[in-house]
Order: sequence, then C-alpha cells, then structure tokens
Amino acid sequence: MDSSPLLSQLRQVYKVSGKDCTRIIQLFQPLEVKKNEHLFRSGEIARYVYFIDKGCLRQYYINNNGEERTIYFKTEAGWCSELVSFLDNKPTELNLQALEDSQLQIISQKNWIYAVTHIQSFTLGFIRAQQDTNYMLKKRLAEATVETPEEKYLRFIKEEPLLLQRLPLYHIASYLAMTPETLSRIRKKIANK
Amino acid sequence: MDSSPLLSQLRQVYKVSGKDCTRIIQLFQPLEVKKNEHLFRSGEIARYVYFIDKGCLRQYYINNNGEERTIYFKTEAGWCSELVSFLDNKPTELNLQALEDSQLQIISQKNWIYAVTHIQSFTLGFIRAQQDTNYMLKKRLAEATVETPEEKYLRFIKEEPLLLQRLPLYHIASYLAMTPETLSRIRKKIANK
DNA sequence: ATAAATTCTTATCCCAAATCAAGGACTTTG
DNA sequence: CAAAGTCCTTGATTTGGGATAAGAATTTAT
Repeated sequence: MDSSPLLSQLRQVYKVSGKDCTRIIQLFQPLEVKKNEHLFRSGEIARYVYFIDKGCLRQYYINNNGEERTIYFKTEAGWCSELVSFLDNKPTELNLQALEDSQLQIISQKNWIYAVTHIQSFTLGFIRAQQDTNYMLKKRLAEATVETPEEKYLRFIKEEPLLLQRLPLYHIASYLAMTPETLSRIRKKIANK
Repeated sequence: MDSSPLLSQLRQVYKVSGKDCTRIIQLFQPLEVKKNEHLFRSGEIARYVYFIDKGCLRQYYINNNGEERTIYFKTEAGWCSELVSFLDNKPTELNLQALEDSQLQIISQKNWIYAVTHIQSFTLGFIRAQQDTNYMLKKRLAEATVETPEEKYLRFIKEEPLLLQRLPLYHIASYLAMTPETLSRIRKKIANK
C-alpha cells in the first residue's frame, strides 16, 4: 500500500508499528463526499468515525429557533464523529457536513471496537486525539464568551490563516459566533488600520 | 474494601470485573481538599486525573485581560483533569478548583498509563467518559453563543437544579457567561411571573 | 455573454446587556 | 455585638453588535 494520510498519521503521530498499521488500515474504507453533503444530521445516528484524507468538514449545532453555530472545522488528518451516538446507537443532536469535495477514510462501529480493544497504540492515539479536541473545545468555549468579535477575528487569522483563505466568510462568522455583517465591519476596520 | 463511589462507578458504569476493580482501585490514592483550593492552575502541569468521591470542582479559564469563564462544574462520580497537560508534562492554561471541601481519588500519570494499557474495561470506560465531556462541551459552546441570558438560566435550572442550590450565584453567572447583575435581574423577572 | 444565485458589504436604527455605582443582606470573625 | 468581609440586588447610563434592508461583488449556471 502506498503512503496515505491515514497511514502517516498512524505511523508518525500514533506511533503504531508497521504490522499494526496494516491491520488498522484494513478496517477502514474510503468514502468520497461532495461539497455540502452531510455525513450525519441531527436526529440521525453517527455510524462511522471519519478521518479526513483530503478536504474539509465542519460540525455544527442548530437550536430550536433554527439558529446555527459551527462547533469546529477539521481538515486533512483530522478526526470527526460523535462517539456518544456512535457507541450507543442513539441519535445525535449535531451535524457533520463537508465544506469541500472531500476524501475520507471511515471506520464502522464494529471495526472501531475491534481496533480499540486489540491494538493498543491505536487506542492510546485515539484517546490523545480526543483530548486535543476536548482541550480545543474548552478554550473555544471560554474565548467565545469572553472575547469581543474583533478579538475573536484577530485570533482566528493568527491561529487559522489557512482556513481564512479556504472558507467562505459566513462560515467563519458562524464559527466565531457573530453575524456576517459584524465580521464584514471588523474586516473593514482592520484593513483601514 | 467497602463500597466507594469510585468502585460503584467502575462496576456499574464501566462494567469492570470484580478482579480488575481491585487492581484499579489500588492505583488510586485518596486526597482531601478544602474549599477554594486549587488542584492545578494555569501554567502548571496537571499531574493527576481526579475522581470526585464527594464534593464539587470547577474548571475555568482566565484570559489575558483577567476575565474568567467557568468551563464546567463536576460533582460526585465526576472525572476531572487536563490530559493534554497530564500526558505530555506540559503546562496547561486551565485551572481546576474545589468549590467545597471535597474527597477525591487521584491517579498518577504512571498508574493511569498502566491502567489504560492493561485493563481494557477501564480504557473503554474512560473513552466514554471523555466523550460525554466532549459532547457536553460542544453543546455548551453552541448554547453559550446562541441563547439569551434568560434562556441560559431557564435551561440551567431545568438541567442542573441541584447545582443551583449548591453554588453561589456568581459562579453560576460565570458558568452561564453573564454578569452577576444580569443573572440577578433575570431571577427577579422570573420570580415575578 | 447573460442571467441567476450566492456571498459580501454598507448604512441606519435600536435594544439587551455590560459597566459603573451604591446600598442591602448575610455570614464570618474577633 | 460590632466590624469586616462576602455576596447579592437595584438603579442609572452607555454602547456594541444584532436586526433590517438594500445594494455591490463574485461565482455558477444556462
């Protein structure tokens, strides 16, 4: 097998042995999705864990009033899913959507449980990946409620300059918890400095 | 050993066998903390994973301007830590504080790694606990940025009625991302309905 | 190339919640 | 029982960013 993003991730980040890598890779299947397609929606069950070979996904939430917030964007070598739903076969309240034509590697519940119970390096790597997400969410929660829109945007262009070029501004506005109009005004203000 | 909150959690939620429970319990040590004491602060390394036998902890973040946000409260049978710091021995930016005199069970990095690599039921249970936190954080992020202060408070008294009685209002205000004054006004308004 | 749809910007108005300020209600301590 | 310290409430004022509306710019489709 040729080197794939999933393989490099397992080798280099998860430190999985060559032999185990082969076992793990076989548990995944490729999936191509078109821009704007959903992997799952609120009310559905998250049936896979998704690894991004190429492309960009976002996870988002819609409340009862139809208002929407982007929880995160993930790009190449990112993991997405909703394990609370995945592990217990119960509906999630979140949505996972492709923002570009994307190439994914997906693993089913059955295979994931096999991997986690049989391949220790995978388990530990997965716990780490979860923790990174966890930490990111904690910081995002604090920042989202404490920073001004301008501070949020300045942080974003500093921490995520590539996403700025890659995504439409209204998605970035949703991610930063402001209206597109506010984002537009901030960008103008900063440009004039 | 008598039945302890940690033991029941392992048996009933994690489905750990009796034999494994004994092994796991031995990896923990008890710790008593006084109200307002910190388990770790921003800039320090989180050296343990904390299980709450009795009491209440909060994790919070302070930004550069000294503004503070409570990420979560955890009470009996809750897990707290910051694994990104714990696993890599690098400083965290978060704080963990006891809000009541509390009895904890703590596990060191060495013992935790032993447990996770040797006792499968513990590993799976831990992944689940992480996921629950993860899901809670996603929802909280979305709600914190989309709901009005009144909506936040109404949700809180519905979902966390016990915390309302247990914690001072200024902590609840921090948790709900509003000022104490705003919370006070909302409570008055609701009381008058 | 033209039309249609999508995305982004700009301007005006306005209100909800922050800020500032002060006082009241409790609780703890000496 | 003062006194000091917390914690909570209430009032007055200010303002940042949402809502609304409309038009400009860009992309996609025909």
